Amino acid sequence: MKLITRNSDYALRALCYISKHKTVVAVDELVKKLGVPRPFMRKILQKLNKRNILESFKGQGGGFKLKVSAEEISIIKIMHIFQGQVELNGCFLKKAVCPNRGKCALRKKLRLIEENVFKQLKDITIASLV
Amino acid sequence: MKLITRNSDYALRALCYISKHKTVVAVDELVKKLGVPRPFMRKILQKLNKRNILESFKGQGGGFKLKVSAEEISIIKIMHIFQGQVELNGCFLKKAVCPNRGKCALRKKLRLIEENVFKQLKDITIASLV
DNA sequence: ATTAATGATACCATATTAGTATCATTTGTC
DNA sequence: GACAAATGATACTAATATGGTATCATTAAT
Repeated sequence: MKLITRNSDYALRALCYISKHKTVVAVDELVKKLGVPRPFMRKILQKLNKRNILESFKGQGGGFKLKVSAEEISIIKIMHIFQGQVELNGCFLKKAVCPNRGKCALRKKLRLIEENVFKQLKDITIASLV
Repeated sequence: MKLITRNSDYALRALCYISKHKTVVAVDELVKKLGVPRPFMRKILQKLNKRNILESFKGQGGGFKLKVSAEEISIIKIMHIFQGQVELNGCFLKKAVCPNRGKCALRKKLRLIEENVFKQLKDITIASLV
């Protein structure tokens, strides 16, 4: 069981690499450095481009560079892009059974942990990793 | 993306219920109270029995009761039983690419968060939920 | 003997994650 | 302009984990 998927992990590492190199970085270079399958890496970068984290350049000499500053890119932002809504635990019980969501001791405690984790994941940025 | 699966969630709620009722509790009662599919609930309870969290009684009037005290049953223990090793993030990169696991900034930071979460999940027990 | 319970085990369905394949489009270089 | 080198878009496939079902065996109270 993992909180962070490969998608997000690879994305973070790619972003770190790109962030270090001021020039435009092509997929091939990232693939060589990170050892990630090329088509998979491409897909990830395209998504980051669509979400305005990266800027892309087509044609010869093309590739990707950061579109926003490394300080603005947090782990949680990347996780949201690749994993959607992240949560420790939704209530699995039907409302009929568990009508008092507000009172549920389990949920309450998990919520606290969750908030804490999110805060920390928000504070870790590409800038802080490079 | 969930940190806690239904398995674990149902198990926790079942344990809470059983903990409150000092008598032996049968599957049917739990199923009615929690609205969980019967065969699924059975499977969960059987596993808890195998792992010595519950004690089972066969035959008419049989069912389950706690085998250890509610204070000893933490969320993390249940998660381990149903979800195996829980971790925020293993290193997805091959060793050849990322030989310096000790130095990896990403892993280091995640490890810290992880330890924190585990500590908290260890402190929440069935006793503290009931 | 019957019935009401759990034990064990094998199987199936669905969703998510991870990855592949293909063709279209853009752009720099000759 | 032709060509090559890059990304854009999209659809498909494979593997894994999760969430169950189904069935028969075993035990124990009545």
